[in-house]
Amino acid sequence: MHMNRINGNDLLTIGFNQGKILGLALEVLEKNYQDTDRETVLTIMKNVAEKPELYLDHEILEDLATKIIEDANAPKDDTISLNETAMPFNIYGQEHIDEGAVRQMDTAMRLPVTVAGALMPDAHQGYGLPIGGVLAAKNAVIPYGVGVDIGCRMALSVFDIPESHFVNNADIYKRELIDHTRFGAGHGFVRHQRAEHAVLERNEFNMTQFIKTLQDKAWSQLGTSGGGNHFVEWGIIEFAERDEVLNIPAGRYVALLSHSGSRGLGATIAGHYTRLAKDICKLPKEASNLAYLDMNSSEGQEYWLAMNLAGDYASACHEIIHNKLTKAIGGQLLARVENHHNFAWKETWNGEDVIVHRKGATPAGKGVMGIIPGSMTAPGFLVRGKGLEDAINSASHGAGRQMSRTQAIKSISHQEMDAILKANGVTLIGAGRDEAPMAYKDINMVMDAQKKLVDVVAKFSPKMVRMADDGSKED
DNA sequence: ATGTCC
Repeated sequence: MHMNRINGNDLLTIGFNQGKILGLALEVLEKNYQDTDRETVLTIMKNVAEKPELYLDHEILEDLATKIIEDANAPKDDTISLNETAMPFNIYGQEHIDEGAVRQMDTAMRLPVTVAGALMPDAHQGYGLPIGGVLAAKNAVIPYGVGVDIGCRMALSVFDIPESHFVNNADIYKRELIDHTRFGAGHGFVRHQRAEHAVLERNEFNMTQFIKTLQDKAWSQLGTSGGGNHFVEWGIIEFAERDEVLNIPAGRYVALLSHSGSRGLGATIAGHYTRLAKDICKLPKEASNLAYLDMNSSEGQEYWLAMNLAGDYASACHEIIHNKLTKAIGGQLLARVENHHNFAWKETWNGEDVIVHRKGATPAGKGVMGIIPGSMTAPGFLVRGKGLEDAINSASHGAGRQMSRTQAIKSISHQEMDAILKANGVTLIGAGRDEAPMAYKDINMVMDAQKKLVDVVAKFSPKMVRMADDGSKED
């Protein structure tokens, strides 16, 4: 479509600055220069950026040149200052957390809108707010405080099926798992295989032209899982004692556990509103990824609706996966539990109405159930929150990585990977060594570090795991 | 985590 193939990065290289001007320049390119060759266009755009006064009568570039001059003469003191000292925050399991994550949290605690913060024991560095970071803000929402995969969540189905049924019919469980799940970045269902769900009819899709354009892809990706650390797995869940709330007697049951988010829909929404927030809310460089939107502004309200749409879409994806597989194995459902761990909520903290951002953190209000996975061989836990205000009613969202993906691929051999799967009786479909159990922290240590935050209700042991195929080119 | 446009 774009003959000249010039993108925002090219414009940044030849002297354009991030912001509205860049957007306008890209629009001009799209409308007027699609068929002009790349070098010519780059030369023209470079000249406009350097000497806009020469283009004030140019039939195509007049408007862009005017805006560049206006922008250059606009007062430049619109940067919002951070507070000099960071507000204190609690860290759970500090011995497991890298310095970078603490430093990022410290920066977040200096935002003028910050009310409270906490760091969970699986925390590590991310964009803006660290993964495992919880931040309560006053009347503001931070797109990168939610993260790229809006509404990424866990869902668990417990079946009235004994362990022996799984052991004796493993081939059927495997076939159905492969048949009903889809993995990989960009992947979706072909038209006749597409799922239906009421979330596709939601009015929010008509809210703006931008969101409308995402609707068809959202349909094709409905019920898919994506890539990275996302999975769908069969396992055995063990209730050491009867759970009165779920009404499940002590015992071992077949269960289905899934981890995924809002796919391309959420990622595109996250990118769009982060850019918008950065345009509106100019923060010092070390905090620029924490740009926030006022909840009373139209942009803030728009993000809030779009974020909730992506969250409900992520939930619908899990619902479709679980419904298909429940039907496929003819299971009777005893309980289904699910929770977002990349999201923002309107909550009360210390008597104050706040926006709580959990970026890789499990909601753990008093009595609230959640799921904290371990790794493809280590157990995950069904938990019940204790509602600790110091932790902003939160807990970790997993074990957390102890190796980067590249480090894991370099240091873990195929033999080691096979051995640990075999030792744990786990069948793996897909995945690379970057998702190997050794790349993750010891989940038991992480659970120990958050004993004040959650009670364990049941222990889930993975038995058959499906993840995206290995994307690495390494041997 | 996403997927060929900041």
